[in-house]
Amino acid sequence: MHRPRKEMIAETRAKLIAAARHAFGTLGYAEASMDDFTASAGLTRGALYHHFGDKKGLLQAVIAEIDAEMSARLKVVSAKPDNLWQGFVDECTAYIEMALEPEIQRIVLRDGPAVLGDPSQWPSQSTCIRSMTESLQRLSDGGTILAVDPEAAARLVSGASLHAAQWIANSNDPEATSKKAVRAFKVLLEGLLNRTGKLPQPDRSSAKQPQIDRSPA
Amino acid sequence: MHRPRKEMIAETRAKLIAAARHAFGTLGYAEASMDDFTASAGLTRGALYHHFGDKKGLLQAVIAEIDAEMSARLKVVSAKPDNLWQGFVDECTAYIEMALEPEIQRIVLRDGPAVLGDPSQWPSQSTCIRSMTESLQRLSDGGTILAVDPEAAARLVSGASLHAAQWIANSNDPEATSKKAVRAFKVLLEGLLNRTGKLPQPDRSSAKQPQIDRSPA
DNA sequence: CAATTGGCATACGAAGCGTATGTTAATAGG
DNA sequence: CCTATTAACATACGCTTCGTATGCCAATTG
Repeated sequence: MHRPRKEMIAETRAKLIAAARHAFGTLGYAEASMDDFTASAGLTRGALYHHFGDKKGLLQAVIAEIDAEMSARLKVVSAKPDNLWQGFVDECTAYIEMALEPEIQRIVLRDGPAVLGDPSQWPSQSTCIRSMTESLQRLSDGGTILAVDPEAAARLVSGASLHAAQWIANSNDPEATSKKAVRAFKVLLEGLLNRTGKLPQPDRSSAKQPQIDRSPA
Repeated sequence: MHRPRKEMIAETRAKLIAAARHAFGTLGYAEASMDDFTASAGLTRGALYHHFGDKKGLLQAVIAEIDAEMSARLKVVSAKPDNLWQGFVDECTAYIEMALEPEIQRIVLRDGPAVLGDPSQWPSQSTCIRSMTESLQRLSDGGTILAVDPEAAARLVSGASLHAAQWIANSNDPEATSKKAVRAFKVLLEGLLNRTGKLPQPDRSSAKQPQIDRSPA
C-alpha cells in the first residue's frame, strides 16, 4: 500500500497548518510559540522545519490556505446576480465582511504583511485581486464603468474595503459604523460608473443601467 | 542651572528614538536588536527601558513622531490651493507620496499595525485621519461633495491611498504604475462629487466648480 | 552638607528560534 | 528476500534576544 504513507504525511501537514492557523489567529504570529502549537498538534518543531523550512514558511502556507478560501467565497458571491455591476458591488461587500473576521484580520491583514512583506507580491493574494480585476475588466468591456486600469481600480477598492473593515471591526458601535462606511463606499464606487448614458455593449443578461443610489442616508 | 540636566535627558530620548527609527525603518521591528541600536546611540537598553518601558513603547514613540511629521506636511499641502476640492485632492496625492517612503511604509503601515494593533485605535493616527476628515467636512458643508459621513469617506480614501502606494512602491515599473493608480484614484474620488450642478454654498474663495477630468489617460 | 531621587548601566534568568544530529520506517534495487 | 538509501519526523544543543532586578553615579533638595 502506498496511500497510507502519503496520507499520513498530508495529515501531518494539515495538522500543522491547522494548529498554526489557530495559534496565529488568536495569539498573533509573534506570540505564537512553535513548541506550543506543534505540541498541541501532537508533533514537535522537527516536523515543522521539515515541511515548511521555518516559521515564516508555515505562515505562508496558512495564508495561502485562507486566501484560497476567501477567493472561492468571492467567486461565488460575484457570480450570483446576473447584473455585472451588482455582482461587483456584492463582491466588494463580501470582501469587507470577510475582513471583519478576526482570523483574517489578524493573520492576513496585519501579521502577514509585517512578516512576509507587501501583499502585492504574494503569489496567493493576487488571486483575490485578480478576481476583482476580472470583474472590473468585464465591466469596462461592457461600458458600465469608465476607462480605468482594472487592476489599479481593484487595488484601490480592496484597499478601501480593508480599511473600512478594520474601522468597523474596531469601532465601539460596529453596526452604525458599518452603515456609514457602506454608504460612503457605494458613493465612492459610483465614481467608477460611466455616466454618459450610453452603454457601448450590453450587460451579461439584462442591459439595464446600474441603480445609482443618491439618497442622503 | 536646571537646563543642561533636562536637556541631556531630552537628548537621550531623542537619540533613542532616532536610532530606533533608523533600525526599525531599515531592518524592521522584529529584526532590530535593542542591544544593537541602543549601542549605536551610545547607550544601553537600560536607558530604553527607563524611558519607554519596553520595545513596543519605543515603537509607539517613533510612530508618534513620524505621524506628527506626516500630519504637518498634509496640513501644508491641503491649505495651499484656494479651491477646497483641489486642496483635498492634493492632500490625497501627498498621502500617497508619503506612503511611498520606505520608512513610513515599513514602520507605520506594516510593523505598526502588527505590533500595536489596528491604527484606528492609535491616538496619533487619528491626527492624519482627522485632518482628512475635516477637509471632507468643509467640502460637504460647501456642497461640493455628496452627503456622506466625512470620517467614513476619509478612512476609505486613506485606505485606497495606502494600498495604491504599496502597489506602486513594489511594482516593477513604479512610474507607469503610479500613473495608472492616480488616474483610477481620481476617478474614484469623483464619486464623492456632487454632480447636481448647484452649489448650496460657495467655496472658500472662488465658487468655481471643481474640474472633472474625464480624459481616458 | 546629607539624603534622596532620577537617569542610566550591568548582570542575570528565561524563552524562543534555527540547526545539527539521531532514529525509525518505507521504498528501491539486486 | 535482503540490503541500502532516503524520507519523516524527534531530540539536543547553542545562540540570540528580551525583560527584570540590581547597582552606581550625579544632580537636586531641604
